[in-house]
Amino acid sequence: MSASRTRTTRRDLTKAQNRDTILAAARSVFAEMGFAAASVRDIIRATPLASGTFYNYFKSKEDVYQALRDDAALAIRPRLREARRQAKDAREFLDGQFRAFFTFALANRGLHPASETSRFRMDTPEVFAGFAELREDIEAAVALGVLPPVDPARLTEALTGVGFEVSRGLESEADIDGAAQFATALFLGGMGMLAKTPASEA
Amino acid sequence: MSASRTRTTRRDLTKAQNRDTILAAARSVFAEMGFAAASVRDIIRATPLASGTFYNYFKSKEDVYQALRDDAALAIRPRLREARRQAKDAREFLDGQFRAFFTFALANRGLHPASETSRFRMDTPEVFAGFAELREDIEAAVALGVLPPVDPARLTEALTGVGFEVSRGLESEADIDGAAQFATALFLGGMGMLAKTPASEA
Amino acid sequence: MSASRTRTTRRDLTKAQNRDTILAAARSVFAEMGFAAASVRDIIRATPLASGTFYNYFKSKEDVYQALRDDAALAIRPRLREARRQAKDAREFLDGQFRAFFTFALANRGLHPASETSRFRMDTPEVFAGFAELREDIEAAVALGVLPPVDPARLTEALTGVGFEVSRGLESEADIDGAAQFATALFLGGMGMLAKTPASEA
Amino acid sequence: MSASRTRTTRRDLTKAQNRDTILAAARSVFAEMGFAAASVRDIIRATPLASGTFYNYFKSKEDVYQALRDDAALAIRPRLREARRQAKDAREFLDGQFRAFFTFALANRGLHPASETSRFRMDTPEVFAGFAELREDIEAAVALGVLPPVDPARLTEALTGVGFEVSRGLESEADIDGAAQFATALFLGGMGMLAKTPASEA
DNA sequence: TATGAATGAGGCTTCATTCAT
DNA sequence: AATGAATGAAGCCTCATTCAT
Repeated sequence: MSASRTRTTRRDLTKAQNRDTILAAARSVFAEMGFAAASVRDIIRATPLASGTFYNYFKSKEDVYQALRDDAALAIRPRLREARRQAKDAREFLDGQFRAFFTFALANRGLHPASETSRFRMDTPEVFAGFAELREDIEAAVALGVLPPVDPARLTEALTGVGFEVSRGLESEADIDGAAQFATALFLGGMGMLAKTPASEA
Repeated sequence: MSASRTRTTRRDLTKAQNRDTILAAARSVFAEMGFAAASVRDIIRATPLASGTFYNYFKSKEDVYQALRDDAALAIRPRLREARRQAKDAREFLDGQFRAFFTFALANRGLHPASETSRFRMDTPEVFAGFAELREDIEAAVALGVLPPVDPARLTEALTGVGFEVSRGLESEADIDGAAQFATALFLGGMGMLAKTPASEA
Repeated sequence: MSASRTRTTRRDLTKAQNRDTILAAARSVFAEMGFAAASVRDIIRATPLASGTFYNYFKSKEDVYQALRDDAALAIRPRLREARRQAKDAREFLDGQFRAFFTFALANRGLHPASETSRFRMDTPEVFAGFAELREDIEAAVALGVLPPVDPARLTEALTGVGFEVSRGLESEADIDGAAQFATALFLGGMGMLAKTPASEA
Repeated sequence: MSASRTRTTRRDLTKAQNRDTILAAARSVFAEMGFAAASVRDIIRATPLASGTFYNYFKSKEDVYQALRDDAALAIRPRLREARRQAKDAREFLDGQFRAFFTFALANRGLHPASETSRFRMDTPEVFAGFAELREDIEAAVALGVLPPVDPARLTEALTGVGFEVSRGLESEADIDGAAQFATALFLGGMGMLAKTPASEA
């Protein structure tokens, strides 16, 4: 039967390849129609695989999405960490973070459709750990005097918010420089001001 | 029909009342199970109305959600506008904006379940217009010298990002003061720094 | 569209009619392929109704089956009860029960396929209540002296077992008489013997 | 391959062992979730074997079930036969049959979950042959005068029905005695009565 | 023979939506 | 305008089974 030949072709894909195939399909489906509108079916259809195969690798749409986010979080974290490690002063700290984040965000456009970019986020342990890590490093930097004394929780929120929102406006790699400088200057000046007007005085 | 008498009770609800009934139900359903998981059925079930009635007022789940967002955008915009109008300097401008936004955000908690708060946003013309309005006012404020010369698009993004992200961390009204002061100081100092290192130099 | 005309036809069926349509289809599907092999799909397919309509009336295959059994139990119980009420002695009691049961069983052939007849039973509260009722009446009959003193629980089991198993061999109404006489004589003589050799002597 | 060594462990199981492994797993799965709800997957999962291996031994769930029933039928038949052979009169005949059957039934509890015990039966050639054998022996016993002249087909049905139904009520070995005496007395007396009122008179 | 990933049919169920009343 | 039963597409997922290794 002709079917047997086709089947063979698919079998040739290794397990890891199939998982990647699904992840890639999911990424593009989410990008095209958004997470909420996408269905497992849509993802499978964007794949040469059979419907049942999806369930050999993921439990649900949420599960693939999580894997995608975790992959992203796993990929960006070392870069952010590295940037923080090399920073010798506040400017380098901030500039390194934003530059790394913007570069990554631009490269990973497509996890969300334009209308939804960064408007939907699913926090997974990995993503959450990424934020926690940033916050801890901020605390350490404040303790070391690399950063002026500011509330680490709020600063993390502010950095995150600016990072995500400004990254949405990026159009090409050429924009990264300006965006990083903008955000860096904003926080550099901002932290200076915050250091002078501690919450306790308010 | 003997049933007509019972039905009268429901008929008593005016058109506007039915619309509000559905909106309220949708708000609470979205809050309880999240936008993605919620269905039109769920919304109807949270209502004394019949399924068909839903379609007299809204076209789909997205449609109600949009109406909800627009109502919110419509409600917050005058407050933000008013705060901007009364501002005599940059500090008042910023503090007014953040205070108004945080107050509103806290009061409108519940459009999303805790796990999803502000993680999903659907931009509607109304919401979009709100951002545009803010940006225009920033441009005007820069022109008038109320704000230092900064890129209005980026500043809008940064304000939005900080506004949304910090608002997520608010737990009670008591937090609003500190959060507003933090954000205000951040941007006050930040803009000062930005004014000294204009994008053109980069 | 031609579709609208067809739809109208289906709408004409009243709620009760649809329920009955489904029950009838389920009965014949279970009869043809057995409960285990039958699927909700099979039942729907044996119907002019849409798949979703099934779920307006029943929750699952088990649910329809239960309804079928309950209908049967509900239908047979009054007849058995009536037969017990009219019995003036043990022979009438037994003969009445078996005759009513065999008549009913023959008429309700088809709830199971031949290969499975009476080999699969799903006890529902109704069915269970039917057995309990029989047992209580046996206790009462023993107390009144209509039946000799025998263990009511075991007698109920034995009657049930003989009733079901013998009913499986019935081929036509003409067999009912002989089967009822056989079973009646068996228990009449059996109870006489049991009365003489109570369990306590064993 | 490095995997081959691990595999060896499984390979050590002989063909017969694998078959038994599957049968045992099937027995416990059927007991836990019932025949209808159980799937081949469930059976495999209760095994250290791979899914494909199942098909080296059985064709389907029905097939294993049949094997289980046949094993049971094969196991019980010699005991029933032996009991019949040793019987010198009707009482011994009946008592031997019931005692053997109840003992076996109690020991083999677990082919079905409590809620389904003996409520589902699948007749296989082996099981069927068992009934036929009983009937033939009854005919022979009637011919020899060991049993009074009764319709062998009906008597077989009645014995079977009482056997199965009463066995369902057994809770421990201690119950076997009483149950066997009850059933024996029932049929002893019953056959006496039947002998006096032959079907021909009816 | 044993393995277990891949397959895709098909089961179950919910859903948005229609439309006769 | 309101109702709610009917619809059937379509979602989710499991299953039996195959077959390359």
